[in-house]
Amino acid sequence: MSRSAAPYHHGNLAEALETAARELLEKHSAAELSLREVARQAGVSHNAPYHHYGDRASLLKSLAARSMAELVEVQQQAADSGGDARGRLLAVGLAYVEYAVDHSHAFALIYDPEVCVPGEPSGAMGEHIEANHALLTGLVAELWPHADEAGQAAHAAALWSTVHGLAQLVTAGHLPREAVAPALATLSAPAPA
Amino acid sequence: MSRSAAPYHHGNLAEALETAARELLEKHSAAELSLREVARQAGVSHNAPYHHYGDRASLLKSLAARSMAELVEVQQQAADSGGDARGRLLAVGLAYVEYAVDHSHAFALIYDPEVCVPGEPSGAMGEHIEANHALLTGLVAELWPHADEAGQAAHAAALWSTVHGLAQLVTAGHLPREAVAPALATLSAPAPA
DNA sequence: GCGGCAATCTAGACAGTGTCTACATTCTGG
DNA sequence: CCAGAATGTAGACACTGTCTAGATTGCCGC
Repeated sequence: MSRSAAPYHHGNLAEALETAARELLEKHSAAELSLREVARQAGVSHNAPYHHYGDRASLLKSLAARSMAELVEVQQQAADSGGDARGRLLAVGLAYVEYAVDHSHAFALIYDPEVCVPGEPSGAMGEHIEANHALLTGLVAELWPHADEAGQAAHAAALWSTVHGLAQLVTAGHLPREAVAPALATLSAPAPA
Repeated sequence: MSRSAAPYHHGNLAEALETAARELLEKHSAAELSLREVARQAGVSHNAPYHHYGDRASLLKSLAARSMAELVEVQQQAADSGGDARGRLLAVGLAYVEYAVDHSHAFALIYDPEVCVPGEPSGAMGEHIEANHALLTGLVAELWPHADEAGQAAHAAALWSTVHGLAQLVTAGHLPREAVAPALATLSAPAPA
C-alpha cells in the first residue's frame, strides 16, 4: 500500500494513457506520437501500455474512435440547434470543419486508412461512423425528399465529400479558414447554364 | 574505373533514390517508408542519400512535388479531351479521384501538412499547385461566367473540396469507387426546394 | 485470514530507424 | 597533374516498437 509517491499499480492506466496521448495529439501528429512518450507522460514504464493495448496501432485505433465520437457529437449539436434543413446542413458542415481545424491531428487520425479500415470490424469506430452516416442521410432526406434512394445516396456522398474535403484542405493550409462558409453556401445553389 | 559490379560513384543516385522511393510508395505508406530501405533498394549505403537530400523530409517533399506534377498532368489530359465545360469538369474530377485511388500513398503524401505547407516556399510544389488552381479556376469561369470574383472563388473551393473529399473518402475505404461518378453528377444539379 | 493465481507493472534486450562525424574514393577545373 | 569538391562508406548515438523475464499487487476460494 503506502499511497505515497508512486504506487506500483496505477489504478486506471488505460484511461490515463489515452488522455496523455490525446494531449500529445494536440501538438504533434499521430506519426510523431511515440508510445514511450505517452508512457512517460503517464509516469509509467515504457512497457506498461502493452498490458492495455496490444500494440501502438491499437492505441491509435482507440484514439481515433474517441475522436470520431467527438466529431459526431459536435455535428449532432449543430444539427439540433434548430432552423430549416438547409441551415442545419450548413451548421453541421461548419461544425465538421471546425472540429477538423481545432483538432487537426485527431481528425487526420480518424481518416487514416492504416488506422481505420471501414471494412473490418473495428469496434467502437464503426458505430460512430454509422451514427454520422445516419445524421447525414437524415438531412439529405429532408432536402431532397423527392429523390430516389440512389439519388439521395449520391447527394449524401457529395455533401460528405465536400465538407470533408474542405476540412482537409483547410487543415493542410491549402484553403483559408474564411473560404469555408462561402464554399458551403454554394452547395445548394442553382446549377449554371 | 573497372565498370565491374559496383562502381564507387553511382552516377545518378538522386534519381535512382526517387525512383526506388516511388516504387516503395506503391505498396507502403509514406510513414512506413524508410530512408535506409530506399538506400538498400538503390544498392547504396544507408548514408548515401544524405548527399542528395538533407533529410528524410526532404526526400518526401521531392516525392510529393513529383506526384503533384503527375496529378496535375492527368487532370490536364482530362481537361483537354474536349466536350462542354460541365463534361470536362466531371472528367477532371474523375481523373483526380482515379489518380488518388491508383496511387493512394503518393496522393496522401501530396496533402500531408507535415510535408507540404502551402505558405512556405516549397520549390517545385508551389508551382504545380498553382497550375492546378489555374486549371480549376478556368473551368469555373466557364461554368459561372456571371459570378463575381468572390463567387467564382467560392465555387472553385467547393469543387476542389468535393473532388478532394471524394478522393480521400474512397482511398480510405469509406465510399466505394462506384459512388464517385453519381456524386460528381449531383454537383451542378438544381438546388432543392 | 490466507494462499495462490491472474492482472498489472518494471527491467533488460533486440532489431530497426534517422542523423551525426569521420574517412575513402572519384571526378573535375585550373 | 594535382588539389579540392562531390560523392560514397563505415561506425556511432539516441530513439523507437516489441519481445521475454521477473517483480509487485489485487482478488477469489477455501
